Amino acid sequence: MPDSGLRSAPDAAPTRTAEVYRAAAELMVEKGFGGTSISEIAQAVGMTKAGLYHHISSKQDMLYQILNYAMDELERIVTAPVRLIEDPEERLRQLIRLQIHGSVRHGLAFTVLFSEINHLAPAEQEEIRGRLKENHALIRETLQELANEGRLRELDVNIATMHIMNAMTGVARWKHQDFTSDEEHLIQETVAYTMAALLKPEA
Amino acid sequence: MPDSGLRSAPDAAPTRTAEVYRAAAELMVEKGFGGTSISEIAQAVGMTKAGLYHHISSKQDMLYQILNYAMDELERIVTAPVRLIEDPEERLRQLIRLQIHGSVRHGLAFTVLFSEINHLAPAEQEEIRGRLKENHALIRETLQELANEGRLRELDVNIATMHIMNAMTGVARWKHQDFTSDEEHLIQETVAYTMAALLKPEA
DNA sequence: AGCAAGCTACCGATCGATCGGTAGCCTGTC
DNA sequence: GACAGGCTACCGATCGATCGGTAGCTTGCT
Repeated sequence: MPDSGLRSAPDAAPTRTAEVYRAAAELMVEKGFGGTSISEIAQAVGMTKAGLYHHISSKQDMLYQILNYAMDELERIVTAPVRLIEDPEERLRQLIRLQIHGSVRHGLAFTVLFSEINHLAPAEQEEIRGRLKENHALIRETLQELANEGRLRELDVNIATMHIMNAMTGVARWKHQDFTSDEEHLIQETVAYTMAALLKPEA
Repeated sequence: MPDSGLRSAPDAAPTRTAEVYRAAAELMVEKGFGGTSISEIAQAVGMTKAGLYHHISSKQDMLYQILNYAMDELERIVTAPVRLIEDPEERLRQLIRLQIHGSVRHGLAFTVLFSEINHLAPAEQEEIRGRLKENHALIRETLQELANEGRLRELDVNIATMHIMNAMTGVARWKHQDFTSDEEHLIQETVAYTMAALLKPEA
């Protein structure tokens, strides 16, 4: 198995292997892990099944790689930059903005993530779940900060965190729908909707 | 193929066929349509594969039946009662309340609905999509009413509708997670979160 | 020469689906 | 009240197709 092309140098030309993962992710998003066959994936990248196995070691491991790649990208594009923002409200706004933008523009593999985790081996499941919890923690801590400053409505921080995550992955899923015309409009509406749900109305 | 036991008399004892559909729905929620085999479903109800085919005509048709049943239940438990409420705000509160309650207590087959529609034949897809649109319309019209009365924040009604739907199906999915301790608390928080996102802060 | 990236050809297992057959229950007829 | 006929609800066995995966050969680039 060659270089995965996913965890490697940031701006390298897209490897064939990366194309494979990307095609696989796209198919799995709309047909599920169990509903997507290796042959289909091979066909999608113009290859035979055996040829595909030059790039992957197993179907399950491929899902694991995709999920890890998705988490890497999420950290690189969303989590890391957003951590540098001091104001918690602005941090949250940018988090939503960047994550939706990333889901629509880059591979939306983030979406498949949640629903297909259980097809992994238990150990790998736990690893991915751990990385997800880190992601939730960033949101939860930001909400806690807002609460400490008295800017947050009275609400259950854990449930609010789930609602925020759920809204973002939901938006990513709508991509295939008809009405998702203008990305910037969609982002602005989602940010406004979420902030209104969270913050105290300005006094 | 015998009586489905799903569309039949309201308070009849649960048919064997109904058990089959229910078990199938449960399995498909956590493993996807493609990831759930007929043998698994048969085993779940203590039957052989051949025996199962006495109750269903095909795997695809079974999904179609389940989806239609889910829509029936949604209309019976949520949509119909809620239409009778005059005040749009209260109507929306009850809609969220009833749908979450129904998802947690009754079969949560509603959830599988959205993500697995594309495994149906095109004609059946369109039928289910049509029924879903009716459901969206109820929410959208309610939002429009609130807007006309000047009680709604300035927002895109279509996007807000999707956010509301997404939040409810999201909550239904969390059932398997750890933290979903108290149903009533979860409902109240979700209602409050959603209403804060939608309504103008009281003057 | 060496190695990455393919290919053809094939494996055992499992898939969804169908076959003929049967145990048990109801119902009507004489 | 016995028994033929029909019906529901399953069974074991098996179908062709497809599944994930492998062995070994070829090809082209460096």
